Amino acid sequence: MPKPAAVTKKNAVRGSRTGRPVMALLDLLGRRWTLRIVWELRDGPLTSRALRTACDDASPTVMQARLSELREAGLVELLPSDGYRLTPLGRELMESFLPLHHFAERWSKRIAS
Amino acid sequence: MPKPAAVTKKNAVRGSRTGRPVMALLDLLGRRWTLRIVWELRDGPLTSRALRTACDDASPTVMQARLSELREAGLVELLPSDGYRLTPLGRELMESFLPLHHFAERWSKRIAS
DNA sequence: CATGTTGCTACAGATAATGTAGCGTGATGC
DNA sequence: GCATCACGCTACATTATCTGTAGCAACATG
Repeated sequence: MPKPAAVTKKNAVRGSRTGRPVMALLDLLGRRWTLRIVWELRDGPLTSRALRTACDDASPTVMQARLSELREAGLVELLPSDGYRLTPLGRELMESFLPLHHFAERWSKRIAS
Repeated sequence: MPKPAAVTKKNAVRGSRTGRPVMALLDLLGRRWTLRIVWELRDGPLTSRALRTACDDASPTVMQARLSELREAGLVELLPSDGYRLTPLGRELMESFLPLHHFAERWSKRIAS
C-alpha cells in the first residue's frame, strides 16, 4: 500500500496528499462558498438558483464548481426534481458544524472591541 | 439601533452585513488558510515562519493577511517572543472544530468510490 | 409553440493567492 | 563593535480563482 488512498482522485482537494483526512476537509471547506452551501442546505433541498440566491448571489461559475466538488465528495446530491440536497454524510457534516454555529454566537458578542 | 454592530469594522468579513454571526464566521473560515492556521496552532504557539512551514509553505503575503484578520477577530494573538498563539476565544473555536475533525475520519472512509 | 424554470457553461474583467526577494528590528556570537 | 541569524512583515510581478453577464439545451406548463 503506497498510499492510504481514500481521498485521492483527479480533482482531489488540496492537502489530501498528506493522507490526513482533516487536511482534505480543511481544504475543501476552505474554498469560497463551500461551507455556506452546506449551511444553506440544512433545512432541505434547494434548486441551484435558489441556492445561488441564498448564497448572496454567488456567481454560477463557482457555484457549479463547488456543487461538483461537494457531489464528488459525497456530501451533496442532485435530485431529479427537487434540486440539491445534503446526503446523509453531508448531513453529518452539517451537524458537526453546529458547535461552530454556537461558537459564532458567543464570538459575535466579544468582537465589540 | 440600525445594526447589531458587533462584527462590523473596516475589514469586516463578508456576510457580516447580514447581522447573523454564523455568516461572518462562515466567511472568515471560508478564506484560504484560515481554518488551517487555527488548526496548526492547536498544540501551542508558533512563529510566523514555523506557521508558514506547517501550512504547506503558504505565501507570506496571504499568511500575514490571515493572521491580521484572525487577530482582529480576537482569535489569535502575537506574543512578544513566542510567535502566534490562539486566544481563549480562538481555543474555543478550535475545540468547536473538533467534531468536524472526527467527521473527517468517517468521511475519508466513505470517499473510496 | 410561446413562456418559464431547471442545471449548467462561456468569457471578459476584477480580485485574491503565489513565489521570490528583501526590509527593519532585536538577539546572539566573537 | 560587528557580522550573523531569525523574527514579523512588505513589495511586486506572475498565476490562479472568483465575479458578473449572457446564454445554451432540456423539460414543463399553458
